Amino acid sequence: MLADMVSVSARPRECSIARTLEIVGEKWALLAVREVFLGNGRFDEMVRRTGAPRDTMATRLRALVGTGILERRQYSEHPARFEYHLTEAGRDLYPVILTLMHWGDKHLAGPGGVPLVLEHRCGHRLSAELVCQACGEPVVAEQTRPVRTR
Amino acid sequence: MLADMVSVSARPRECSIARTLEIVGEKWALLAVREVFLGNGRFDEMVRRTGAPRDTMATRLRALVGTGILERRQYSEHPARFEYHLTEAGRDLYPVILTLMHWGDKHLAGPGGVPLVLEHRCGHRLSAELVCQACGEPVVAEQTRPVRTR
DNA sequence: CTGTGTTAGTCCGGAATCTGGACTCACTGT
DNA sequence: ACAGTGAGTCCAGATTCCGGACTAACACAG
Repeated sequence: MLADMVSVSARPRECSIARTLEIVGEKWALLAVREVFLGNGRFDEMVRRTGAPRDTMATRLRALVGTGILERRQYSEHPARFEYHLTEAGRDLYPVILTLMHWGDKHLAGPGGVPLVLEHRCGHRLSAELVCQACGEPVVAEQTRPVRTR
Repeated sequence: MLADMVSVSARPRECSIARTLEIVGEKWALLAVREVFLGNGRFDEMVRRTGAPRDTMATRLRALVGTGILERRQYSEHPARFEYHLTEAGRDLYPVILTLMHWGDKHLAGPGGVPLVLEHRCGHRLSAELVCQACGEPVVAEQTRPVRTR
């Protein structure tokens, strides 16, 4: 009868981070998405450029289509051929991909510099930064705090 | 003898995203980091609030310490007790965590609204956005392109 | 000093997943 | 007729994951 009291605050948080990771929190899933961002929507090419086992890639792609991040479109009728495209939700993952890349560039760059440079349409080399929409200041952990709701 | 020609462009990309995911590209690892950001550095608490198997959490924490994302500090001598803290590199993961959370808030919010609201020190509810450091414009995938280096 | 808690793990065995490689099927282009 | 491509599937062995039980070392209550 005490079980409930004991388990108060004992269960995992409800959390958007956890929920998101449930869907894309796996190397091959995110690398598949990276490939599509880079313009590679074909199965074989994705396997080649990511290094994922074909089997695993097939499974991940099915899941990503299932959760509405990718869309599988036929681009050739007779030899039936397909290509994966980003949905709206998929495109929204760009910031995730970029922040991961940024972290890797900073903390894991090899001797040859960063592996991939992106250019923004403004003409500069892209270096993206997370800012508060309200005040425009860069966001750092120490300057935010959780708000109690319930 | 043709093997080399055939394999040209056939190997996985070198990529900061892939490298980063090699380290934090796993649910429990990132959720452990989330907990530390939220001020929870104790093992038991982390297990409780993430829902990870204790075993797995122990393994992840070892790895995160090994790669320099967390630091294990003793906070009590006699009953030897430890707490995990973020290193500089760990703190740099904040944007990754935030963009994941933002995506989840937008695409997976339940009926009760988003599970966790953060407040920026500017007083507003935090809604973070990725902008180009050069021009200040929000970054969208279509407005960036890879630059050929090698 | 006995019993109950707390913290930080470890140990275990079965279940689920991952992996690389071979294989398929339906074409196409030479 | 033969090699090639694209999109997978199948397989068996290796690896990881998972939940639950267990340990050790103390603190505090009664």
